[in-house]
Amino acid sequence: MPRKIQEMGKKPSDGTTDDLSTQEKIKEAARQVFTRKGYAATRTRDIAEEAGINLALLNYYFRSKEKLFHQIMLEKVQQLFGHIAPVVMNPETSLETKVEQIVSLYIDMITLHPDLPIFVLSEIRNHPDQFATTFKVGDILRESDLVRQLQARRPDIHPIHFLLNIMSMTLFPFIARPVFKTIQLLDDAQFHHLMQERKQLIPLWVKTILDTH
Amino acid sequence: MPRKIQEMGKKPSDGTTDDLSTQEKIKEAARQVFTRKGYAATRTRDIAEEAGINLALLNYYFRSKEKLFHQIMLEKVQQLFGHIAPVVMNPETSLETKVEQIVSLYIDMITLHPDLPIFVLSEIRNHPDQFATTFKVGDILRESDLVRQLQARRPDIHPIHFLLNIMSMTLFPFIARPVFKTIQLLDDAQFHHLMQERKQLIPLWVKTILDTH
DNA sequence: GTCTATAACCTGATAGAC
DNA sequence: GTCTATCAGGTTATAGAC
Repeated sequence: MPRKIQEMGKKPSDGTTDDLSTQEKIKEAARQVFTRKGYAATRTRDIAEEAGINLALLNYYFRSKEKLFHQIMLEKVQQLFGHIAPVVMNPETSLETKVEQIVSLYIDMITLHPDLPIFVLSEIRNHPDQFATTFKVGDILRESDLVRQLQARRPDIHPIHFLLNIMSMTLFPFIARPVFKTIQLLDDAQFHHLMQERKQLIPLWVKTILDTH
Repeated sequence: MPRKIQEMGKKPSDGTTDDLSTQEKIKEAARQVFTRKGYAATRTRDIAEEAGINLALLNYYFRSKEKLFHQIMLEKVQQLFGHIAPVVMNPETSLETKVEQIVSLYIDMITLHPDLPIFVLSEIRNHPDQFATTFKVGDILRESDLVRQLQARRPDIHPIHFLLNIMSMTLFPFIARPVFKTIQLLDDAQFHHLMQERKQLIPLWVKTILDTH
């Protein structure tokens, strides 16, 4: 009986229970360990153990630690930035609506994956070459509907200021959270409650500073 | 001739030119390499090379990579949080003045050490145990003058929200900077100019949102 | 104090049996 | 596809000469 070769990452998933294909088990373990500890501090043995499989299998499915990381990393970048792209580009919605959607989307997403921002941001710093994007994302963003709306509303202030404010107030709390935990300023429940409040507060504040002269 | 033992980190510095004691050369190299690459990605060889000394000397002066890191880390935490403590505690200044001072101080400091925030925040996440502070910094902050002023001004909103906003809008741009560089959205000159603008803008915005009902 | 040489260990990756 | 065993290279840390 000839061995069936899996073609192009397709997995023989039964689609029923929570036990995944070996390849997907490794990927899921890699997601967890990489995002928790970063590339350099992660050992392939950690991933293998977390996946409940043997170390050799990791190199069987993915050729190297670096290649596995690259797959996870692209996925995470997409997760962090890709999801808001449709919101930013949408010509149908008002500026206020966009802000509300971005903030709400991020807070919900990152509540589920709290390590995501610090992981992506610090790994991009460590491997900036990997993201020498062929198409200039900067240009796309500059021509986005959100930026156009910001410029129309406040021609006197660079739109990046407002982009930064929205991202800052939404993402930074998650980045600073380990500090708050360490100095015993906020426990998990308090933090979660705070972030839910910010879903309403940040859009309100952004609207306010847009109108400040 | 009996060997002179250096007591407690004292160095035989001549205090004249820019060539430092070996111990200080190692520490300075460690500061640079650790903050640039993080603990896990740093090899003691990198530090030795950067310091222009032999690898063995590192272990002669500091017992291990971890002990050296710990010294640098405490120093950096102090640098990032300690400098604004006097501002936060000062009972003589108004809320507005405090905000202006914090923002200005941070932007100037981190412009000189751009890697500082992402380094400290991500390493605290990776070694949270190291900072199980004996005295609860959270309590001290809660009783600070700044927090009292925030509570007095806006009893309806948790003061942490405003602390987060100030820190966010000031620090996050530095954390996100590698991304902006990668997607070619902002070059060095533009970024620097933007941050100088924010020295005035952020206090203005914070004042505005404090008055928003 | 500073160096060379090396010990002791760890990590990513592969060979080969099943 | 999955495992055990192991290699090759790198890393921290130390021993010992000067």
